[in-house]
Order: sequence, then structure tokens, then C-alpha cells
Amino acid sequence: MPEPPLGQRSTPQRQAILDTIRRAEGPLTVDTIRHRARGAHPKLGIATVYRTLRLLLEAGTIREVTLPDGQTRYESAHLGHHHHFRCRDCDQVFDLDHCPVTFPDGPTLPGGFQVESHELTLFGTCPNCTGNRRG
Amino acid sequence: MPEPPLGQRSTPQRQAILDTIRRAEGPLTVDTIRHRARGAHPKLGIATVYRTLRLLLEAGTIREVTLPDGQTRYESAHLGHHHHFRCRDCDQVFDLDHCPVTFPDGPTLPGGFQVESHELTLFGTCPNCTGNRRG
DNA sequence: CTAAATGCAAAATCTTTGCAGCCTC
DNA sequence: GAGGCTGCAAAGATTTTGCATTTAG
Repeated sequence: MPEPPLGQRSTPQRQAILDTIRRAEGPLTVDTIRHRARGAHPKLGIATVYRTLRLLLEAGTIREVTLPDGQTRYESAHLGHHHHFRCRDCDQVFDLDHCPVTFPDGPTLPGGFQVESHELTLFGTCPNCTGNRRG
Repeated sequence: MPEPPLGQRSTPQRQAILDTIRRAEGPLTVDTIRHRARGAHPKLGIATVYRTLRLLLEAGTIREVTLPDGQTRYESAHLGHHHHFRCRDCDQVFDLDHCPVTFPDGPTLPGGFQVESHELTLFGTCPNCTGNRRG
């Protein structure tokens, strides 16, 4: 069984939180997770959200993402290398497959910095907001 | 007079904070700023640090940077387009001029995302730590 | 001198922890 | 049933605010 480490016990709260993250269009803040998960489980407490997030993090099921707005968000760890796009109009964050980062001269930058990985956030207007503006 | 908006009054505290940020090797956390600025002004209070940072932010003198570690840092706004490198060994953050981000197909990504700007953080080993390891 | 700025400590946030009762297994 | 899990509320951590005093101009 390679999969679902929801802790020792699977509870509706944990399931609701994990489902929320897996169905998301991008990484979600704690508040958004709590809000959406409450749709499935109305009396979900904030402490349970934090505890479950930590559990999922330690299990490697989800990943923590901090965007330049300083808000910590959470996303499924199943996603491969990808980046994030934050819409300046609606503030929503989306996953992007496209990676525009390249190191033509190899992993060593001028000055002697050895690059192992990177994180990128793009800013602009999302398709929804571009459409609304035009329409 | 195009320059120094240190608020209505220039105080040694504010000067110490701004000097600290300007002399830094990269963006600094609140704690680091306070610690270094106390070298010049020992009884600097934490509230003054926060107030001055906000002042400098609103004046456009400094800029807020949030790296994927979730820590908010501050840097001089005089710096041009650049990115950040965080060393996995010593955790220090450095400014980098090199920008490895390109959009060969223009500012519109697949899916209709209009890119206006980006922020990138690189992770790896800094020159100091690379040297220490070898030496 | 006058009012802006500081430093302390209290308040406001956000996140974690303690604990009694609840609910998986 | 037993022990993990939850919800609530209290405790921590970090940032902001209130206020009397200090100090730049």
C-alpha cells in the first residue's frame, strides 16, 4: 500500500481537508482550506486544520508553498515540477506547468553559486479576469 | 531633492535601520535588521523597527521580499531587477543579478495567463559554503 | 518650544498546545 | 473498549497600537 497516510485513523475531517487540497486549482491558504472543507464538515475546528496540515506535510502528502505575498499555502505533493501564477485582479493562485527558467551555462552562476533548485512566481492577469475585462 | 524620505524627521534609529538595509548582502529579516542596527543604536526598540520599516516601505525606499521559507525580508528598493539565492547550508540570502527566466513565446502563457512580472528564488550552495566544504 | 518619534507594555493576529469527551478500529 | 482525534479555549509567537517621555528641528 503505497498511498493514503491520513494518520493512524481516517476521519471525515481529515478526508475533507485532503479532498479540498486535491481538488484545488492551485495552492490554498489555511483560511480557504478551512472554509471549503467546512462545506463537507461544518463544525471543523481550526486546530484540526492546522494539525491535519502538519500531519499531511510530515507524511509527504502535501507541500508548503510561500508566495511573495507572505501567505503560506498548501498543495498536493503529487504535482511535479511546476510554478505559480498569481492574478493581480482576483488574487487567486494557479498552478502552471510551463517552466521558463533555464540555466544555459550550467548550474554554477557567476560568483560561484551552485544552483540545485528554484521556485518561481509569476504575476499578471488570469484568464478569467482577462475575459471579464474584455466582456 | 529626489531622495531621503526618512519620515518628517531623521533620527539615529531610522538612520541605523536604513544603513543596515543598504549595507546588506541581500534582503534581511526583521530580527537581523534589529540586531545589526542595535550595533549602532543599542536601545533600539522592536516597535521602532517595525514602524520604520513600514515608513520606508510606504516611501518606496525599501521593498518587501518573501522567500519560500515564509520569512519576510527587506531590501533597498534601489536595486534593479534581480533575484535571490538562498544557501541550504548557511541559510543566508544573497542578491543575484543573473536572471534565468525567459518567455520565448511572449507574455501570454498556455491557458491565457498574461505575465507582467515574476519573482524567482534559487536554492543551492553559496560560494562561502562551497569553499568551506572543499577546504 | 512643539510636535514627531521612541520605548515600553498592552492588544491584536496567527499558530500551537492542553484536555475532556468522542469516535475509529 | 482503548487510544487516537476533535473542538474548545488557553498559551505562544509575531506584529501593531497606545501613551507618557524624549528629542529633532
